[in-house]
Amino acid sequence: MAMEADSSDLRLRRALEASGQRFTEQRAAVYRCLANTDVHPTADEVFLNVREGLPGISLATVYKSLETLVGCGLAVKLTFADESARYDGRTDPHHHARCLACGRVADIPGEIAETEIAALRRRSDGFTVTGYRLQLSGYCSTCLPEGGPAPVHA
Amino acid sequence: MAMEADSSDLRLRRALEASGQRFTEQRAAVYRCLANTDVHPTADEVFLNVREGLPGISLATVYKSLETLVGCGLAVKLTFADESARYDGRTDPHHHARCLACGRVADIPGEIAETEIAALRRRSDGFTVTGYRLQLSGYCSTCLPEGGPAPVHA
DNA sequence: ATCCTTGCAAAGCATTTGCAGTCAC
DNA sequence: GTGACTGCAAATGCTTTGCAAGGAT
Repeated sequence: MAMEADSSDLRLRRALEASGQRFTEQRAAVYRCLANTDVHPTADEVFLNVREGLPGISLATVYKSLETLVGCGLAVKLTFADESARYDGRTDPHHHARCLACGRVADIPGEIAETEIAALRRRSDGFTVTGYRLQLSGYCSTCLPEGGPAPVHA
Repeated sequence: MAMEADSSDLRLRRALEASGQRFTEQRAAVYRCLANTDVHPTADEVFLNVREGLPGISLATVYKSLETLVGCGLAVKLTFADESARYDGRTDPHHHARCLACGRVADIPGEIAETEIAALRRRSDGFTVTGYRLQLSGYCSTCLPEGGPAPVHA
């Protein structure tokens, strides 16, 4: 939604140049794929999607490109128990909510209140906190009927 | 620390019986290993540790036992990007802080304030939140000197 | 006696790697 | 022209599985 190829290509080009790496159509296609979706695809899903416009691309290249994007800060790698890694091209602060029934990952906007973070820092005796990640679990509206109650610390 | 074998064995026995499973020395050894440490070991680390007292145990059995414990609610499986799964035998509410330098995972006591969770629920349009998991990242006291600044959303 | 568990070895899967050819700069 | 990148295929490493023997209830 609402991100033309030109815009994401330019952002990618800048990020790559900043770290001495080259702009390639494979990397551009992978980044465009991430930037245009909110489904948090797996590497394989990115591969299948990108291959439609770039039939020759290999899965290994998709993996390498995703890792490059993560290195540039243009994507985040998400891991949930048992599943294969998923990638997120959004860079604004938000959390992730994973449906225990269908596995889909939804974005939840916002950050944890600064006071809360401060309290955590205070409790984290000796550990210097530089970042955090909050993963919610539960049931999406589609799956709610089937899902029963679940433990609080999923 | 401070948990005799008898105590953890009993707890395990009860949890297993409650779900119609059998108490075995392999499962007991695995659970004792988790209950007596705060290092959040990988399956392989549990295997190496348990093997000292139970030389015949196999890695596959350790994996199966860990999964059984998770199923009983006596352990939690933790996954961090790129690393193999780690297991946590603590059942009281707490968060995890992973050192970006050495990979160690420390426990941070406490929960997120209920008001904060409520705010998240409000924002999670259509999604029914049943649980959450907070992972902090940063540098432990041992590694701090080597670690530089890091992005806020690690 | 029943049928759940174990241990072994093999299989499975996601991800990574080595390398020759190709391409961006 | 040069060094980085790609595509292929093989390799890696964690985890799971099938099955016969062993063990808990």
